[in-house]
Amino acid sequence: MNQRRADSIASELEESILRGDYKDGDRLDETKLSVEFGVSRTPLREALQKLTLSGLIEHIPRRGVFVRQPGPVELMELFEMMAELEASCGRFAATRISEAALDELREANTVCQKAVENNEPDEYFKNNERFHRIIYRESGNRVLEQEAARLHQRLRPYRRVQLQVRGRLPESMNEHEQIVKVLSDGRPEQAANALRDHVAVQGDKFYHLLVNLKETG
Amino acid sequence: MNQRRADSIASELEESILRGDYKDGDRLDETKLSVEFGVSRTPLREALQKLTLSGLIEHIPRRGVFVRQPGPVELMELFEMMAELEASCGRFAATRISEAALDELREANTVCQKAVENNEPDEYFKNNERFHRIIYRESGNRVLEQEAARLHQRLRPYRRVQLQVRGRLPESMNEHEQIVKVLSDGRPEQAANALRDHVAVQGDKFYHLLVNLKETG
DNA sequence: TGTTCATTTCTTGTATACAATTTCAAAATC
DNA sequence: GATTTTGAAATTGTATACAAGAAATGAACA
Repeated sequence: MNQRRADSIASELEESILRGDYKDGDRLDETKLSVEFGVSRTPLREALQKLTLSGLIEHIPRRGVFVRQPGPVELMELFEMMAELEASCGRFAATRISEAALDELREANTVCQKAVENNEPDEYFKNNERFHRIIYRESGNRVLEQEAARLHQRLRPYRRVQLQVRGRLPESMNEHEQIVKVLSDGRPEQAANALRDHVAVQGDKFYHLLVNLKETG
Repeated sequence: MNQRRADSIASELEESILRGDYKDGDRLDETKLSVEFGVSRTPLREALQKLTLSGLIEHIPRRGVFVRQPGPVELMELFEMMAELEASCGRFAATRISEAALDELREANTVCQKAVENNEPDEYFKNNERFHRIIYRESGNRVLEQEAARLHQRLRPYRRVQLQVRGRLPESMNEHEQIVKVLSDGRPEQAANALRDHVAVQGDKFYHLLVNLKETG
């Protein structure tokens, strides 16, 4: 890992944290990291600041930075907020979405469906993300779009776990199709509700997985 | 302006930008600012980074940082998103709010009402903010609360303008009372709609002011 | 043995020095 | 006269040096 610039350091660290390389409360040593990345402390500190703002680490003055892995409560809150943001995107998209975008959604669903049949989780995951990003975009509100995308990104590792819930994928596909339907019918309230439920279910499934994990592990 | 630390520099600059001291596209000179604040470039750059993350300035590599004052379109988008966030807070608060918090809301409204009668815009403004912050808090979702508060803060200067719209204050007070009512009745959908409309109106009023300003100015 | 205080070490925060890139302007070329 | 080229000045990005504050170690004392 030699001679990366400040920006790429930030995203590399972000990946690393999201991947789970660090535990909650772990301290990130500026000096250590700077030699690991082969840069001085200055650009490294800038990278850490970026991560602070995205909530992945906590900075305590004169003490250092500590990784903040969200606990069950915060995770549920994150999913809950994601559900609300998606609902808002859906509400706007219902009246603003273009025909071309509707076709894009349908195509993403088709690819997803095939991925389910062929048992290709990566392909499914990728096009599932694509599906949701299209809706964010078609909200016609750049600010909302960006915020939704940011949270979407933050929840990515946890969404992934959900793929392992038996029977969830076909169910999820049905929901997607229902979402496209109400969007193409131009019904804001239904679109909002469909998307809210769709994401909320993800949160619930994840929560149950968490609980089971704790009980059995 | 002597010897402030990095954190306070950030908030001071933030205030300054929100106050309108800089125009859209203005470049912020690191060296100049560092002597103004009486610090070296290192902490000043950290301050600028923070502002970048909150969207107030844009950082172009090797070119510098530039102030990003939102234009009419982005402002409408910001208000639109604020309306959605408040609606979400209201939806959750309707089922989660405590009796004590309801009393707090009523009290904030009482003070607001008095402020309207005595023509004290500052007092009105302060307690209006208090009203909304209580609702954020009572959403029972810390993540949502923080995000709402952040956007609320960002829109503060524009909300202020709205005070000058004739007849808006009494109208706004009525809406507040209606909001408390549906919250205390525990009706999520109504609470969401009431809050969404309440904020959306603010956006509309502001937009009309903007248009008038451009036509007459 | 346990507690408190002082000293040392380590880490973060800030200043300064240097390197790399861009911008601006003037000179050269067509 | 317009356009390209080249070089100087200015500005950002990075490294290093220094200052200030926290943690840790150990000695003195109860």
